[in-house]
Amino acid sequence: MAETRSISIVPGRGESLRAQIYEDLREKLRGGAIGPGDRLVDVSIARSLGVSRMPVREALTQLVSEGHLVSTTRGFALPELAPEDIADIFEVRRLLEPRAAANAARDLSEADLDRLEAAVASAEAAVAAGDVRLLAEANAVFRATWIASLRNTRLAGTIERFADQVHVVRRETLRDAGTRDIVLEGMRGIYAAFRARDALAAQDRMTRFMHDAEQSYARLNRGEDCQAIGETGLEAADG
Amino acid sequence: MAETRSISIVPGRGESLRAQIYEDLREKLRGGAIGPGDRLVDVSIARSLGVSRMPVREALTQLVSEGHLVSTTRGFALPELAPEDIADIFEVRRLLEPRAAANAARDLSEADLDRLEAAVASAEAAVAAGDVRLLAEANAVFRATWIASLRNTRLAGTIERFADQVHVVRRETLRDAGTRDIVLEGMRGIYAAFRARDALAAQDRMTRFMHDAEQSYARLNRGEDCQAIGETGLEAADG
DNA sequence: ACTCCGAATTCAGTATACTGAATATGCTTC
DNA sequence: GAAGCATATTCAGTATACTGAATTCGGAGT
Repeated sequence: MAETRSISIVPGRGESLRAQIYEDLREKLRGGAIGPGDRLVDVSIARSLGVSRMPVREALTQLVSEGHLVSTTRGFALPELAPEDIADIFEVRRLLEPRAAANAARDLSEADLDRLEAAVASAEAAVAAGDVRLLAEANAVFRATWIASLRNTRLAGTIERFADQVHVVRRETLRDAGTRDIVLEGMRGIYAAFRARDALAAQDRMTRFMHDAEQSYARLNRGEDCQAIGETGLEAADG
Repeated sequence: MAETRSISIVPGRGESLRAQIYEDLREKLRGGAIGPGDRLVDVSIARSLGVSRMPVREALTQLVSEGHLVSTTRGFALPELAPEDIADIFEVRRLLEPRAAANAARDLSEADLDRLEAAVASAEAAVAAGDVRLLAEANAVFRATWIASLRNTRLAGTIERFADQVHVVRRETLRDAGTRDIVLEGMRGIYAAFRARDALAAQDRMTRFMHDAEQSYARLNRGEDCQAIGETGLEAADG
């Protein structure tokens, strides 16, 4: 687990070690390479990278301050998000992303639009094949592309931060066929608005998508909750 | 300058040194104790606090990652915000704060409302007396109070972060009498909406306030720009 | 087997030391 | 006194070492 062996981490590579390690870990988090049970230990990562603890530690603490990790007494780990946490994150995203999508309809380059088109096609293939991982990846490319096109880098960074915080949830909900349809339909609609350079349509479509995505999560989570309550009930009977 | 001598920084005080130093510096930044010309040097701060460089350095790098400082080759300093940066920050704030204010109208306790009332009174006195510093402080208390009442801590944290990033600008614009009136009028209106528990009014009033505040900045900044351009023009004639 | 307790282990936090790049300073030269 | 150059200084970044608290583990007692 957490096998962090990137040969590309070198001292003199322009960026600081800390920045390289940060990007490396961010990438792993995004890609789901760090599971909920994993423990990230600075000294282990440092050894596997051939550097000292300090730059690793600084990258980890930055990830903590951004909400991507939590510091436990036994290494760094993914934060456990309660339903209220998810709701809070979605509230911020609902406020930011529709307007950001409207901006993107203006800011996206033709090359970006082509990339988005390819991502939509990839997502369609993934849904047809029932390939969850491919859909997740296509969705990630789609998001990364339109967000990267934003001229307001602070807005872009904030959106990325909060979106990445719930990426575990996203991957989880994608196991549900209904959610997959919502995601694909959302990508299609948002792409169409982008291609048409229709800022208002992009905003409206993104608003709807955010709503649907949260509903989808809430529905699945309620189901899990009932299960969890049932199990807890049994366990409680033991104690 | 940057005399960072807080006797309260002690190792065993529950929180980590890093967290204490971070809060200490955050407070100083908010209060304007760190000027645009100052250089924060980890080893100096560490010596004055009687701790090692590491916790200081971690606090500083966290402030950098949050946009409150920039790391230069000669110490850490306040970032120089171009007009586009200010515009970007205001765009995010415009998206978040009106809705947050609406939430606050619901979440604020009676004690909070009393505190807000006192802050408004203090602001009125400050404007009457032309006391810029007092007005800035009353405004800061007002903001801190309603933001702290938010149940969505991520929303609150994000708002605080971006608002603090332009605090230098705020203090600057408060030197203008027109801006002072706008701020006071905004505080009065928003307070009234809060007290009435009128979420919609709070949202609308905050929307207007954000707009007015940005316009106020833009107006003053345009004036400075013209001056700056004029000066640059002369200098350019020399070279 | 089961609990209780203490030693060993783990790992974040902190301290100290080293390095190199960027800047500043002073000297030389004309 | 101005320009060019070498040296000194400063400071972030990184490396290594120490510390203490939390957890795990093994053995004694029942």
